[in-house]
Amino acid sequence: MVERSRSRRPTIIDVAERAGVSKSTAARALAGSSNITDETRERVVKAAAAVGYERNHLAVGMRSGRSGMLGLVIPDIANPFWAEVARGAQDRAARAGASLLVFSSDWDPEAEATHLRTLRRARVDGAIVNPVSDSFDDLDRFGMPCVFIGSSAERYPDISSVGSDITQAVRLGLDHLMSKGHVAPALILGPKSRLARARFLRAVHEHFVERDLDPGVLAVEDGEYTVEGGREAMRRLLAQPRVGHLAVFAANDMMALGAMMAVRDAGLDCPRDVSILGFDGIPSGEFAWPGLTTIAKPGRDIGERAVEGLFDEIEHRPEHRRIYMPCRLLERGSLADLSVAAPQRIAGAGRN
Amino acid sequence: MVERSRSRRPTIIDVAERAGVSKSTAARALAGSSNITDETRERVVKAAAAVGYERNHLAVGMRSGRSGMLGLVIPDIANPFWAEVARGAQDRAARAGASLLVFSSDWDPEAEATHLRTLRRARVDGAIVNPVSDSFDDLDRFGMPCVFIGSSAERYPDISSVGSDITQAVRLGLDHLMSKGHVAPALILGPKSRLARARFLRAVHEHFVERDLDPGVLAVEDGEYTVEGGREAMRRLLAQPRVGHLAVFAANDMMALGAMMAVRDAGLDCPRDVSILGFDGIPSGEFAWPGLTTIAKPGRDIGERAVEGLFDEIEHRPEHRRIYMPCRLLERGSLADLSVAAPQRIAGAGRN
DNA sequence: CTGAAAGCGCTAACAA
DNA sequence: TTGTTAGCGCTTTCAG
Repeated sequence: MVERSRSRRPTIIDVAERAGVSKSTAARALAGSSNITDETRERVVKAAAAVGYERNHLAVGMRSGRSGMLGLVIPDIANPFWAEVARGAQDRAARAGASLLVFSSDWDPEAEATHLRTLRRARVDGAIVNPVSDSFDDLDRFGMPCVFIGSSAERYPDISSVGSDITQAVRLGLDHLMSKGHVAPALILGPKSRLARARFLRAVHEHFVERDLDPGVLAVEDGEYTVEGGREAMRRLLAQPRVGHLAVFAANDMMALGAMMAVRDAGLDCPRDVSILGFDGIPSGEFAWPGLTTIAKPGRDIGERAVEGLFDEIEHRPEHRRIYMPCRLLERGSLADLSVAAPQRIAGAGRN
Repeated sequence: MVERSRSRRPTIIDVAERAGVSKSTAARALAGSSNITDETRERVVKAAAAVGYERNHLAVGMRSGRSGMLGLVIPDIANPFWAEVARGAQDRAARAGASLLVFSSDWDPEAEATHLRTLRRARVDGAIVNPVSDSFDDLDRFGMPCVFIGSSAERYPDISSVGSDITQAVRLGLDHLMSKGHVAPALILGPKSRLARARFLRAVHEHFVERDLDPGVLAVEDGEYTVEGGREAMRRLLAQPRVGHLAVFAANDMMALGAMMAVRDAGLDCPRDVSILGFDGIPSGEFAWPGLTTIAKPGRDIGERAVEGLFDEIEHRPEHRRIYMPCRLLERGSLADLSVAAPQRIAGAGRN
């Protein structure tokens, strides 16, 4: 059993005294230095265990200039995607013996600034940030090694970043839609101000152009990245005249779920009347009825890689400064298979 | 604009030199001490801004013995309930100028121990923990001010805790079920080893006894606190002979969602054939079809109160050491209303 | 192989 | 009101 004085946490001096050596010897023994008699080392280790010694990382940080802590600033830890990212980051950091200070910015630039200041004062070794604004130039505000998460990072070539491969994701989605016979899906996208929207749209266009199809025919509706945003966008889509089955590719699972609600509101059935493809891979999609078919972002991997990138940054190893993680298809039940039910449709659509 | 030497972060000495005072004067000025000429203070503040000074919290922590950091050890930050708790804790901590080190234990005692050790080494001022095990006696392993979250805390009168008020929650659920004409709901509960299960069951019994009903008639199935656990439990429930409508009260939303799947698997309809009431209030329940009616735990509030309790603990203010947060009903669509459709059922059931 | 001493940045006690 | 000094716990020279 460990003796634990109620009053004070044992320091290395307590260990040294108990082992009958100087504190520098004790430190060396505990650090696993080579210039130590095996016998001395053993005595020190035993003494440390006996007094319940635990190295004070604050003190270590002061001396070494490395606190062993990393910061994470994301929009909202209660959002399932960001929670996944946080989990990945946390696991990777813990594996390296580092700890993670987590903050939510709520997409508020002031909150972000406050949190970054707190991180700097805490002397974290670096920070992983999903920057609130797409259009800041005051990069000074970071003032520490940083890795960005998300598409806004694109504009800052000096800062390394990790994100999902939107191009690949969009292709995956579009190919899957086509394989099911949906050649001209409507798009439900985020607000025009968001860089991610432009990236998504660009990928769609490229994909169409490569196949000699005209992206101009695609219906597009915008909305906030929320359930309500998706619901309204779908409402507008359903109000438009159309023939036959409607397929929708939403830029975000929440919007896709909202779209699904709008379909139900309109007395229609998904996937019979309307097919919906999402993007994110949040767990809620699994329990929706029908299950939401979606392109899943590897949130956990993104978090892990961000931490790895941050370590590279901290150690001045400027390796791969721009990482795009591949997404994968999660097939559930929200897409009708027109290629089986009505093969003539495909041919017809192809001719357009 | 701030001058920022690329090499070294400015210390209080840089500020002092620039202001032409000693470092203690600079410190006093920055701390807002009273024994300072307004003129001096202003000079110091200006100098601090000019060099871009930011107080080193590691150093402050060393001197003061207070690191300004709190630890949070929960089963899984990627679980929506715990993410809510984390969010509440984080917000409350930030409001007090503290930061939060977040760790996930995955219900693994070893991982928990490792994380607690890390927190102790980081010299956090205290920790909020959802203890993995219900049956530990080595309370020493904490070795710092602690607040527990969850029911296992009940066994440790010396440690303050915050949790949801299961008794109130169960009453709320049972009353609601009864108001809809479901007098003898089947129960889907967690593993027998969990203290929370016993608490839940006890509350059900009390409620029944108070109303002169016999709790012995209630069917009970156990399972893991997962979707699959709930699905299997519901499968077993459906295999039992029964007359008329089946109502189920699940101890956890994931299980409730799994139960809903099992109902679908059996070719039955919720809520027409089976009514399901959940417990937790996770967002997925909103998108399920039908929407899951559930008793929502105030995750965010729990996190906030835990931090407040931890501050009390740290400052040796042993106020309210046991806090139970009230839950609320989230009515969605998973409960049939038998009281309207078939009032004779209620009378019949009441006679049993 | 081991010990003594310096210093990371800060604040508080003591002096002036 | 301000300056000087000590020391929080640790690691790392530099001597021995």
